[in-house]
Amino acid sequence: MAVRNEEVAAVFDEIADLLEIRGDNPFRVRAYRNAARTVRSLGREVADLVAAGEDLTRLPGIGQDLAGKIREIVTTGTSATLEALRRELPPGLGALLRLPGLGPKRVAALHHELGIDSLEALRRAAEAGRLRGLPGFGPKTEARVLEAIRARLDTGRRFLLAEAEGWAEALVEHLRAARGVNEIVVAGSFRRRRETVGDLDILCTARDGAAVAAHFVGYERAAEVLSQGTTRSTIVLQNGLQVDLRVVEEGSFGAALHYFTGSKAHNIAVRRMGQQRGLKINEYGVFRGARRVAGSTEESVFRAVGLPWIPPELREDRGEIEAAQAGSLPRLVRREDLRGDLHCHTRASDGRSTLEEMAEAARAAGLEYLAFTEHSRSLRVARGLDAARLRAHVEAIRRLDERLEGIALLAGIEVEILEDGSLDLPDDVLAELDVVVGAVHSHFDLPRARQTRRILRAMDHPHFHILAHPSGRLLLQREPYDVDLARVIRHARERGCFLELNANPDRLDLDDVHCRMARDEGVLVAICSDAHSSLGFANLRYGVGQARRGWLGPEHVLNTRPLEELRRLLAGG
DNA sequence: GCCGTTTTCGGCCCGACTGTTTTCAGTCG
Repeated sequence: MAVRNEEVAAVFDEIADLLEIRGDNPFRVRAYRNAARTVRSLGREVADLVAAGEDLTRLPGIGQDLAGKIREIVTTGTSATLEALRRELPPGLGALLRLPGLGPKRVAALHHELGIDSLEALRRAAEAGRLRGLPGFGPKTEARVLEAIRARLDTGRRFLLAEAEGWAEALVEHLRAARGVNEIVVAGSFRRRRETVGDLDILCTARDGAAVAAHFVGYERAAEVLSQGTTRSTIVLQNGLQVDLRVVEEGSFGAALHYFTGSKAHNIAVRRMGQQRGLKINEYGVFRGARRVAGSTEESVFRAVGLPWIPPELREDRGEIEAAQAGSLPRLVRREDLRGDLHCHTRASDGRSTLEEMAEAARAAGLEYLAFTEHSRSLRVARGLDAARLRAHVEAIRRLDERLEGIALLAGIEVEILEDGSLDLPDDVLAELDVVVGAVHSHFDLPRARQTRRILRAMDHPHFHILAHPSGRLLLQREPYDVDLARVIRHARERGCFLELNANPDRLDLDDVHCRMARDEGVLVAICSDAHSSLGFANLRYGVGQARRGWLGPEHVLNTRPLEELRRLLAGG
């Protein structure tokens, strides 16, 4: 059975954890973490590269040694290096690293001095007051560790972008009331529009950092203050979301914004470029010796290392720096490039608004066309439509379309892809529709080969247009079903059909890596709201963020096309 | 362990805050 990228990356991460606890060369540790990141964002199965005999050392951060280990992991499922480390150190130690306040040195001390090898053993030792005697530990560290274990508050917990956005907006509002504050920007993974965020990084410019910090930690919905300083403070909100505030003076704004936007890997790459030019880059600016030569704007920081400004969504060290150097950064799709939406629901199935309310909301959102795509008969919980109800609904859509100005209404369906890959409605009724969106809502646990075959067969149907939420995942709730998306994407190209990027913030499916794969394969992506009420079109912006992370320009997106061109594309022209 | 417009060896991003210290290590981002 083929070994997945995630499994290869997990082996490298575990090696890195254990090496770190053992006190190994930190740069060696970083090499393993970089390799894990490279494999995760590869966009192709590394097992396929190995099978094709490709040269893995061409991948960034992969040299002879790690290439050999990748081949080993793909073949055997593990690595002799990892197995040796596991014999030396208990594998449960890795989990301890992810507790706040515990790093490799302290975890090593816990293991060597107290024989601790798991969260449970750590909890018992902390409750018995045995931590505070260790070098580097005191009563505060002990208490913090205990609380984190009890609250299961490991630092790995993440939040949906949309949830974080609500809290961020409220906090920005709170900070505006602080005296002497000028700029306020939410940076970090939030600004890079990652689908989930681990914390919020808020950047302010102000003269008096201490005063802003004092105002910040006094936020009424703060549950805890972790630190408070003149330039940096940290609180934990009532929902468990951690927020870091940084305060700098205006001349440092661009450098600080660049630095706090990240990603870490992108920043390291940019700082190295600075180093090569004899520059030091930190959050206060770009320095030649003691003299600041840039830093008031992000553009000035990039310019100092010979690069054009790079959009935040691309800053993952996945080739954006090379593209910027070559002058080939993509022009990324924007919300206003979307001319239509091809997936939404009304009260006819499981939506909460009427046809008319949805059409008017879409028009108000600046859309030129909207396809109604109710669920089909097999999806009972959503009151899916059979052929007769669908025909009546199509009639209603056509009538409203004649009556309503300023937006074109299309008749469609979100048809169930059944277990065998057939579609849930007869061909003749599908033939009457403008758009057929196919979706998997059942039998999530089929083995990979069958799940893939099922979806490929559905795409072979002559009336099939768009594959909805292609992986079926629900962020932080449900894993994707096991499907070979690379094959699905190649098949979409051969069949002339399209993949959806579902903009619901619980889905954001396709993910960024597969958006980029679709782009590289020449398959257009449809950014759709899947709105279930007239408020749902606001979600399109999350889809656009994900598309930008996947390097999509307007030319890579189906629903940036004018209606006539869309109709031609749907007709296979 | 990776990598190369100073290099195949000797580098590898940089600073803030806390707790436990008595001048700084560890952690974090």
